[in-house]
Amino acid sequence: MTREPYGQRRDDDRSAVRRPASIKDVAAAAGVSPTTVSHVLSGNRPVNEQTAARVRSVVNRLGYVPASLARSLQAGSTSVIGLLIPDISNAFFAELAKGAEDAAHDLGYGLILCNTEFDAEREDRYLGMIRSRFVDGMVYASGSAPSRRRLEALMGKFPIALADEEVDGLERALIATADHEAGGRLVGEHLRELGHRRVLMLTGPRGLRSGVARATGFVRAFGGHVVERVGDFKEASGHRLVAKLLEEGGLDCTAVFAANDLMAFGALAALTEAGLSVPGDISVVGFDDIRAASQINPPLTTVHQPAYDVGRTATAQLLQYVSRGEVPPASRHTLPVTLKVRGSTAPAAR
Amino acid sequence: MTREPYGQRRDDDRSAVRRPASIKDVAAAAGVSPTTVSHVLSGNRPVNEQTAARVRSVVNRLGYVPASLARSLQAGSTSVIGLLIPDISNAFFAELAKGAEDAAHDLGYGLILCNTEFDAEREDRYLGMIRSRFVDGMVYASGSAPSRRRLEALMGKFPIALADEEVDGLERALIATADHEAGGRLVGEHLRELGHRRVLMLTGPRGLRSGVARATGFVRAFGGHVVERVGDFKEASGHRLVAKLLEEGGLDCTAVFAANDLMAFGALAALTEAGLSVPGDISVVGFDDIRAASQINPPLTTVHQPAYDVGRTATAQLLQYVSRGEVPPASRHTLPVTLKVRGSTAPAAR
DNA sequence: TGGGTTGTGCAAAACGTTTTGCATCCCTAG
DNA sequence: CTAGGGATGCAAAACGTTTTGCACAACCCA
Repeated sequence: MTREPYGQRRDDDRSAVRRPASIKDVAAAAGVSPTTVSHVLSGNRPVNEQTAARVRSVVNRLGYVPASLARSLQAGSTSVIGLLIPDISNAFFAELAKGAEDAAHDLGYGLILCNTEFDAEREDRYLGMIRSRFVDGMVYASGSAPSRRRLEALMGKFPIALADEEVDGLERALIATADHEAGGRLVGEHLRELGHRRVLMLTGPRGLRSGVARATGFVRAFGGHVVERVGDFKEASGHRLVAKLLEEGGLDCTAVFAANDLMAFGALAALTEAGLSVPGDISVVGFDDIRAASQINPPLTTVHQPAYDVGRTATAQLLQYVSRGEVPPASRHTLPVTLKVRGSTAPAAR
Repeated sequence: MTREPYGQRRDDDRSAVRRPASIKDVAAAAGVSPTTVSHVLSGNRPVNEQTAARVRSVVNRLGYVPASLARSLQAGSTSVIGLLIPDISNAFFAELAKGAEDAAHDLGYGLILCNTEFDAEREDRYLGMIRSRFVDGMVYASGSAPSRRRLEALMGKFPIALADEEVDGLERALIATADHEAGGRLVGEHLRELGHRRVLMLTGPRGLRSGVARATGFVRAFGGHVVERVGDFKEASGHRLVAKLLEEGGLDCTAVFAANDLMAFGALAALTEAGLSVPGDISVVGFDDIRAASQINPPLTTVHQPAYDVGRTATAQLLQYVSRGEVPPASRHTLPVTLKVRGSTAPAAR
């Protein structure tokens, strides 16, 4: 009494939940070995056309789809990468994510969205995905200081690309970033030329090299007095910081430079709520140039960052590395920024 | 001559690329079996504390992290789901995505971003991820008509939840959606009360049940004459459709109802460029209430949708299903919408 | 003394692929 | 008649886990 070599079931077939067809099931039904099925489907080796046709018909009949998990395990890679960003509802990161997703899709990769809210625990968990090799690589676009340290420890061992961020003292880094320093400089020059001498600078969380670059460029080009307050890139924090200064009567500045457009919006709102006119009494400048910046009233003067390109470039670089196994030389793409002068800036009041 | 039972390398160790440590390497170094290592790490069975300590120390020394792929293969699930949306740079979907990501994170799931641009090929590829079981489930938030048909074929076999979408004739569906029909009705009533009798309705791509619901609700409540044009939910299409009608001199309407805010923005721009005043000459209404809607000039009258909650609810429902293996009864959450009356609507001109 | 229980750890199967080496058959050229 | 070789397809190993059944020792209670 012979037993079928493949596809035998251990329990009988009346089980309620049907296990999806495996390559063994196909092989058994077509009367061939799993090897042959694999070859038919992958084209890796020639198979007799008649046999192949039979296999294909069984594949269709059974609705067989190869389990990508098993395939990935065998191949040693998953064709998925992660994108770590703080806030997908920030239009800047949404645009960046779109660029990343496009680049990933072009090379047949999936993209896992790692939205962290600057939460260290959350960042850690997502960074763990690369250590457990569930993702082939990671595009890192800004996180909190602690995760930054973990990141730097990882960068030597795993494929990681930085989008719109920098890192100190690492030679072999893949970086695509807008020219933040130039952006800061442009704003500094603009405000100086308008006669401003004291500005309030709203920064993002500490520990972000991109933020440092913006501030450096700005301070250097501006030359006047700079009051600094630390926010978190959200609209609410811009509002809160400005409102607080206003209450305390300590806003003796003629301009506000926010680290991103969202905080600029918040600042703008706080100022108008306090009865101040923008740009009549005080000027406001943002950073990013998200869509709403040109639609708000008054239209916001801001630095345009090519968010889509930053995301796309960083991802493309990463994938060139992981997909072809190439180790690129330390590579940095610095994308140009431009100053969009709109209605929220004017010559200094006095 | 004895051979070590575990961890022997086939080629010598001077190979340039170091393979990450596996559970066998740990076992060999600690002088135990892989089984024991697994038990130490998972806590699935008690292990002698002394042995356990030794294993843990080796784990640290080798920097061992379990390969999630192998784990998933064995477990039969990946703890990852997909989110299929047309455009992440649309603030509505970004907000929805954020809700989905939050819900996924809460239950320890990862989220793959499937941004389709309504591109059928792209949708198909992403839908394939569920058939190959790379994702445990899918949250589907609107796609093109062809992918919709594929989706419906899939819904019986795989865990899929609909976010802000509907489906006909399917009992066992997981749905979380805003009340589109009520939204359309609110707009219809609002415009009727303002005395409008002819409105231009800019719809999204055909085949979206949510769009049909909006239109139905609107037409029924409005009662006047409705001119319909089909757009694609992008700002440019709103602009193009209105501009074209304007050129042809065929815009004999006193109001425009756009299927989403982005198209309303486009319409607004086209109207002002043509020298028309909003809402003086013509009123404009949107749908979604994305952040920019209240910031634009004039502030847009629109229907507020709880995008975050829609994403979060749909995802939570799906995960309750896939994570606990529970099969919920057909379940539909309809989330309330509200009309935000702002500055872009006024009584009909004549 | 003998049967049962508890503690401890290992072997082997299973998850579902791809890949490599080999066996068989048949044909052709020398 | 035989050596060589293409065509075809299979067996088995490998990827890295978790889980189940079992073995062995030590202990306890009757």
